[in-house]
Amino acid sequence: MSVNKNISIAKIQCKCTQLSSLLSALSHPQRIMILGHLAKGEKTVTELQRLCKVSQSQLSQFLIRMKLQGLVTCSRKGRFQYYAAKDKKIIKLIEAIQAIFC
Amino acid sequence: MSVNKNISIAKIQCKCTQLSSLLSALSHPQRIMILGHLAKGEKTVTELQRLCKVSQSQLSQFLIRMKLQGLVTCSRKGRFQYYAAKDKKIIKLIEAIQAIFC
DNA sequence: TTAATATATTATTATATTGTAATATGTCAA
DNA sequence: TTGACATATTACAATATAATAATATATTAA
Repeated sequence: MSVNKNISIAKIQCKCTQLSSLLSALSHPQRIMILGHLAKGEKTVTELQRLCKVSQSQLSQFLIRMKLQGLVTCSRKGRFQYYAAKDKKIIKLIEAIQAIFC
Repeated sequence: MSVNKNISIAKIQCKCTQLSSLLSALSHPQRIMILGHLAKGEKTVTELQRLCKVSQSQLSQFLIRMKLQGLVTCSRKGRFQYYAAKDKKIIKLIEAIQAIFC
């Protein structure tokens, strides 16, 4: 009983830690914008650069960070790197945020 | 036309900036947990301290930060300070996050 | 192979956030 | 008014993040 309660508290805390790093990875104006675009379909780094008006270096760093955090995936096709929202959950998240606040 | 487009891009960027500070204010395991509890109803600082296992000082700082960011409100009743989720939007946000990831 | 394009990496400085301890303030009951 | 409880503030060291410039790596076309 007390043990189960502790386990469930541990689980909740663990979830909150995961969630907070996920939200941190999204907590930047440009990264929100980037994910907003990727939620509509995959884009190359160059396309994102045009859409988001951000320096090449920073864009690359943002994308890599979001990839490490599990927000996006990428796959190279020829000389372009295509980035996309990682999965349905991520798309739902950004859409929910937009639906609530925009 | 080009003017309108620029205005709308400016609006989107502005929204993204607001959103990112809102998400930053939520981007901490304890703050997510705190808001999760507050979404179910107002609580005193002492109650939150028991629920979230966080030091008094840090809890106070977290709450004040979330208040400044517009995530929560507070009202003193006697010697207790009651905190609550600020509005429907905030409750929807935390509930959406929980629904998607928990 | 070379030039051009696309993307990633590194290094660095500036700024922000976290955690903690110590102290201060506000409110009530006795 | 004093003591006890509830909450806020301040100060500080440690760590994380942001922005920028410079350089490196990959891929393709010629």
